[in-house]
Amino acid sequence: MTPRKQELLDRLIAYLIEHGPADLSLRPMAEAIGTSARLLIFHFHSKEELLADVLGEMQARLRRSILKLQAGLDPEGDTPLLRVIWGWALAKENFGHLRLLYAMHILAIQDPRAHARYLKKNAVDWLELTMAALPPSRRDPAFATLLGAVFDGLFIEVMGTGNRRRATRALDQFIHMARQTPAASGRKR
Amino acid sequence: MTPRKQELLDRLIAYLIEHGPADLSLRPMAEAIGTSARLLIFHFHSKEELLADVLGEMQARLRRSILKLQAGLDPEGDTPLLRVIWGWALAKENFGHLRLLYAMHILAIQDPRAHARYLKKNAVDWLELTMAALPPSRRDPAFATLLGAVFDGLFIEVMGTGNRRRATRALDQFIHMARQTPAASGRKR
DNA sequence: GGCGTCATGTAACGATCGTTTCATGAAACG
DNA sequence: CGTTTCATGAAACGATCGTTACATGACGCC
Repeated sequence: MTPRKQELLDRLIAYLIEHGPADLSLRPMAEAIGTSARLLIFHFHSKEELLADVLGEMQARLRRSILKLQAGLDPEGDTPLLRVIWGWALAKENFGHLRLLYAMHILAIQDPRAHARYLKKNAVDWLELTMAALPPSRRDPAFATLLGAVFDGLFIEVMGTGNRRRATRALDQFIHMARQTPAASGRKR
Repeated sequence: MTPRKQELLDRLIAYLIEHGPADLSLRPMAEAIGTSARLLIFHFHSKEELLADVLGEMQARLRRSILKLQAGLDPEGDTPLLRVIWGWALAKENFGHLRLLYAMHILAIQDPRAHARYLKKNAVDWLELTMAALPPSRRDPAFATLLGAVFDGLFIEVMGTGNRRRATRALDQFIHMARQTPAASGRKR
């Protein structure tokens, strides 16, 4: 990864966050970030590889952000990590980043054959990360899946409606429910 | 809506369900359903209008299916509507339909200005439908939002990973949690 | 039996797509 | 200084896009 390529990558991500993945034609992208389609192909070899690089870099950044939030979590406070991440996700400077990631994820799902490896790795990664963040009494794949789904679903709701308040209330209600229900119905299946 | 147009619409939906919204170019679509791009434009006036018609028809069908499930729900049984809809959504003959709807919804989100009216109407419709299906003690926008988000998030998880079993366990766990937590934390905010 | 409306085929338009070819400037290195 | 490597520009390639112009059947109506 040459410095020039890294710089182009940074600018590409900023552009895509602002414009969304609707128009990812090389020429408009290139012009917007002050270069040319010729250069994008030169540095990334193909459009597909370019998008893969963008996706990879964005996920790496997201992961770093999440780990930072986790590390900075007050161990005495009663604000769960899920709630902290939610606040982070709704912040202006992060919302676009996450929105683009969700959009590209859904787009990848449309072509399962082309992106099968990415989808699998991504899913496993997040499940493991979620599991690791859970207290041992709750460390159950189904519950971890539920956590992720609640987050995903509510974020998509906010993307579609913009109604942050109602989604946040829904999340708080979920957290309340989770606290009232001690463990996975008492027995492991 | 002429009969010919309706027939084309049916075939379009079947085609899109099978092929996903990845390639919605007129010519391949037209050829696959035994017509021509010329005819699609003739009947639907433009590609944009065609997609809007497809989306509208698919949503109408989904709504009819949901209402039918709701009507056929055993009032004495303890299987909640959410669980019944989940089973319906995972059935082979319905999964593709729902997957396409989710994909097109996410695509619409990318262009909020172009699809603002649709997004708003859709969100309101589903919230109202969910609220109406809820027992009065639970008829709270936040809880209805949470229900929708859990469903959306788990369905997207299944689309991405194919792991129906884990997602279904997660849903069951959610239902269990909801039953253990009587009302919206006891007080309205 | 003329006549308008619906349906359809052929062919083309201009635009844009990802990518390639060819050429050159700049800069680093021996 | 010569050579090699990196970076870039201009222009074009063939393909495909949504859409349109034009012509032609098919068919019901008066």
